[in-house]
Amino acid sequence: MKEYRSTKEDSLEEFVKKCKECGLKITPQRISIYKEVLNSENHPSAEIIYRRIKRIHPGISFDTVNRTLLTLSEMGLLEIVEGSGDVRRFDPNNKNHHHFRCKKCGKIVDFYNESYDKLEVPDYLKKKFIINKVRVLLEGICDNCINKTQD
Amino acid sequence: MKEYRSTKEDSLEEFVKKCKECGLKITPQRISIYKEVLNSENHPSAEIIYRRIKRIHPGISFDTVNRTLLTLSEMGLLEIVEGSGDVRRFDPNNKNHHHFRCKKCGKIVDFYNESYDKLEVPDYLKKKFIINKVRVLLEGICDNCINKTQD
DNA sequence: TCCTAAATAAGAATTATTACTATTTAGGTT
DNA sequence: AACCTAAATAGTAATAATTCTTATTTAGGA
Repeated sequence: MKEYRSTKEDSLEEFVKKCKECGLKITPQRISIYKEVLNSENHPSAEIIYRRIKRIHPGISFDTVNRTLLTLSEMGLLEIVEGSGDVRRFDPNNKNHHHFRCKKCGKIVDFYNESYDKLEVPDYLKKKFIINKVRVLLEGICDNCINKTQD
Repeated sequence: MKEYRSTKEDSLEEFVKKCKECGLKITPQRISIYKEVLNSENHPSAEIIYRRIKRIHPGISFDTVNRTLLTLSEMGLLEIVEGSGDVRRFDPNNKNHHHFRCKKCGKIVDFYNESYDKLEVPDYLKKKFIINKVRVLLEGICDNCINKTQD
């Protein structure tokens, strides 16, 4: 079986398809933003993406970037990271994964764990709510911050 | 075994003790804020707490409320809810629990699940990071929003 | 090619959060 | 009980983040 969204080409195809499904127009800005965020390793904020996109579209407005990112997340093409009241950050990782979050520096680290992936949702919750996502969130102090504290 | 922080009286005692441990002064404002947030059912923002506290301390500033809430969370007496780039919200629930979050309205619902409580953290993460908290985060649409959509 | 609703740019407005500073106060000391 | 001092607070001001407004442009269907 072909892996879901395995290459950038597949990715773009899928994007175009998804836009049409949703009745959204395919604009150069959207394509650039989509590609940029999908290639981001660490969970970028709208501001970060904005600065990168400006190199391609110098006249683009922050609002367009931000709005597009929100649109993409509504389309299910990326997710909003569960933060803690800091700036909103986006998660382009479409593989099933989980998060570690550093309390000190706010860094979010993706990790993979099969047993976490298999977690069952309690029946009474399934009945009451529509559940789209199950994610384990670890919180603590990252390696960098541990070392810093020792100084 | 006596349950940890089971009553309001215990709670206040513990608060005073904890403040002293941390070298923090016990002020009427702090006590009020602490009590207020601990009695909050649904995860309040600083703004919400501020409005409630004003009924007791009409002259209190927002900054004091916000700063105090952040202090309390640093002391480990409450937690910051993992949101999605919206306003910072606080979680006074000190029992081991997990969260469901509604994508539409942003509501956070606490729930309890023993098997989730027992989740093991992978060794390689334990070695690299200090892990303080393991929480399962479910995401989807809540009952209210499901009904609204049907209109 | 034309048309129209959707999308964008630009900047204003709003909202959330943090910083600054003069004043007050908790709590230790005498 | 009065005094002292560092910490905490009130009252803004400043900053940062996010959303809104409006005139203009454009994607994509007719």
